Amino acid sequence: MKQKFRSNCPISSALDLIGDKWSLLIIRDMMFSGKKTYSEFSNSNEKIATNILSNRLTMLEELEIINKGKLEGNKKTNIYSLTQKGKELLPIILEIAQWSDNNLNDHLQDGAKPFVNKFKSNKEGFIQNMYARFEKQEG
Amino acid sequence: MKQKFRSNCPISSALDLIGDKWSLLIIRDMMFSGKKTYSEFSNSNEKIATNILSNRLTMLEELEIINKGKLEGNKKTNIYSLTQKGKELLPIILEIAQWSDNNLNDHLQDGAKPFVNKFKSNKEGFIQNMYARFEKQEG
DNA sequence: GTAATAACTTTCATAATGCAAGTAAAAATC
DNA sequence: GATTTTTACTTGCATTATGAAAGTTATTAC
Repeated sequence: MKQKFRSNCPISSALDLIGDKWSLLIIRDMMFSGKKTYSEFSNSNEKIATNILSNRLTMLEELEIINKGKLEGNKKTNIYSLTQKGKELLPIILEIAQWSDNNLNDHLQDGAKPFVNKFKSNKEGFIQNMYARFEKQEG
Repeated sequence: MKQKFRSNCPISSALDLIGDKWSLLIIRDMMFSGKKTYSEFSNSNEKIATNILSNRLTMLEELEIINKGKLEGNKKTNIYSLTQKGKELLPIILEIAQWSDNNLNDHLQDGAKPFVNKFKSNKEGFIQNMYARFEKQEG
């Protein structure tokens, strides 16, 4: 696992790992759309290129942000799941969404509002709910 | 103007704007180190290249995340400051720092802990304090 | 007047991304 | 059992972004 950290700063170190335009979108799709296979990720709204998707899945697995597994009786489809490290990206993603909701009104259509409204009034409750749901999905 | 946004998603839209390895570090330095000039940003721990710094300052200004101004009697030094839109990136940055604190223990030395400890127990209070401090700086 | 400083810009090499097409194994269909 | 489809990639190549270093211009300090 070759990790090139620019400094000892916790902010720059996180950006060294997930500071790109695609990694958090894969995590988003796992969290909120229940996506777990390569082809599901490949069909995202933002049209990620397959080589980039492949590269990011490999990196996220190396970083232990996601796991790669199989289902019994299926040797073909890879099932990706969030590790604890990956699940804990949720608060970051929610803050990003809320910032956009507050500051990108010129661009975001009303379709984006309902998502943010789900947690805006009770963020901590929403997070705990999501964590519980993550557990259920595994069990 | 080039197509800036990949989709209507608030998460991907934010990443379209600040989803790179440098933008948030400039904001970090403005928030926590009181940096406000080109040369101050240029001296960061992470050694940003001057062409990238120039590019990011221009972009952040175009996005109205920062303002560019001068001090009276000085035609040379540019003074950069955070807009409201920029200040509101604080919660994102704090969540990123906390994620690193929780999940990058192998890499982060103890030097990174004190920063996170400042807000870990009372994040909302810390944020409000910082917002108040931002106001004071503007005078 | 000369030197130093601040804020860039330019050049060029390297790395990352994007697009299209191709591949291989497994699974589904006929 | 053979053929088609699906899944998960890989490869090649053009474009774009980044990184390192040196150069430029205006301003300020000495």
